[in-house]
Amino acid sequence: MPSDRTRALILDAAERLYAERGFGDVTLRDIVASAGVNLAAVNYHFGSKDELIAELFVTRGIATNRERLAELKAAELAGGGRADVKAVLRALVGPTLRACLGPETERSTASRFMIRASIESVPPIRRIKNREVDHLRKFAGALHRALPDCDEADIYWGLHFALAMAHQTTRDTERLAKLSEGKCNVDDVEAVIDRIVDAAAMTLTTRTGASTNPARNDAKTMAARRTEKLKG
Amino acid sequence: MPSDRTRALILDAAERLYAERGFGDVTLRDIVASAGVNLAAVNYHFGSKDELIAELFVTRGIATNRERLAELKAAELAGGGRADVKAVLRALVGPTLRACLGPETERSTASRFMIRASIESVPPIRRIKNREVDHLRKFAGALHRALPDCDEADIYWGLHFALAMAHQTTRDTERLAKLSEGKCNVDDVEAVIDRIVDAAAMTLTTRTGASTNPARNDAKTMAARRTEKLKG
DNA sequence: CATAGTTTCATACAACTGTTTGAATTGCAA
DNA sequence: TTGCAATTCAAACAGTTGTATGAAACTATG
Repeated sequence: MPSDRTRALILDAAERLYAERGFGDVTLRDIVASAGVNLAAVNYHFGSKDELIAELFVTRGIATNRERLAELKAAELAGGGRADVKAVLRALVGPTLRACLGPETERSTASRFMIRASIESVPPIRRIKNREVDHLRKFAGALHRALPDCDEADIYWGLHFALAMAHQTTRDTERLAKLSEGKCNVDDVEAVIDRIVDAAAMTLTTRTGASTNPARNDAKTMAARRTEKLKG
Repeated sequence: MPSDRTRALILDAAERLYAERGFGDVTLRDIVASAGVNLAAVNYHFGSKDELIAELFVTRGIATNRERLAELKAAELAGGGRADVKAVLRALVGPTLRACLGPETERSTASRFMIRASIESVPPIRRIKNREVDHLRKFAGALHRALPDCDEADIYWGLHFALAMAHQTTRDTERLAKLSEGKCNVDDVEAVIDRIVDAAAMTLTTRTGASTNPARNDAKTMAARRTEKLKG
């Protein structure tokens, strides 16, 4: 009967430190010091540093995915089996944004850890990450049901853009705040979610012909083209 | 008269290795081996590893910014002193996307290095990065001139989203390709640029009331809210 | 050629990394 | 209690890191 106390202490400390400082700057000695356990405990309980990181990533990843899927299911239920575009996108980006933005005190360490994990591509995580696409495919399916006439590639692009905006917003709040001198309020999380959902939904619902290159031969673009040639 | 040859060899090798593998995985010994110079040369020519990275980042950053500004200037010239929204956005995201995507052989090491630098936040770079906002402010200004009636915060959000989509697209081509099973073609760079520019322009030009939270109390959202409460 | 300054080089250094070891301690069943 | 396994611990290990040293090689000037 293994006593999981030390194990849990290590997991908690590791998650917190990684979330705060990133993988590159945190050593096993930092973790065990913060957890108040012996250095050898990590290798005893997890085998190696990489296995510790992997366990952390798997556990927290499953939790995040469950949240997103629950929100998707709820939206589909409320819509009689079919959720509309914005509801799907909201289920996709909402949980992470809510956990990473908002009042400092309420931010979940788990989500900030996941953001770190998706930024810094450390080997043990890279190996696991491939499963993510299976999870995203469910949202692609839901979007396809909401937009039966939409081109499949456009749906993936919309998904990609939604994640891109959400991701960048969680990890680069600072630049946006500095650039806008505080005019962009990131504390109203639901408003931020609305912005991102609306923007992504627009790329999906508005026919602009972007996928077939419409307005790329106007004067301005050609001028830009010429400029671009110069640098080569 | 200092011979800059060794210096240049080091810079080139470092840029290439950092672009390929990231900062965490590249040691000074990797760099000097790849450059074919002695280990001590780095400290002799640059003082320290951090100063080498900083020099690389400053040099390449200036180059990228110059490209973007040239494209912006050209667009403004062609528009009689005022570039339209899409032209501004294209000047912002075009250079980086063209350099990072497209045929493997043409991708510039410099741009991939800059992407790395913006992903992995290593101390010497973090210190310099603040200057970036001054550069972005010029594009915010151009957008403001193109959209005099647009809310200032909306402009910053649009800029933020454009950079987010461009950034994520350059660094996570793999997931998009895997998710879409090749249906999203990233090789047609200009088409990708169009997509991103169109999407970002839409958030700027389409009045949706997103900034004031319109449709957040419909049935679906409330259901999602309930779900979200459960996790707490 | 000689000499002074610059640049290269092999080598050593100290600090830090993840991991291992073997003894000490603990918890619990017989 | 005794005995045994699970767990903790201090210490050491082997490897890697960035940096420093002092001698050697080079370059150009007088």
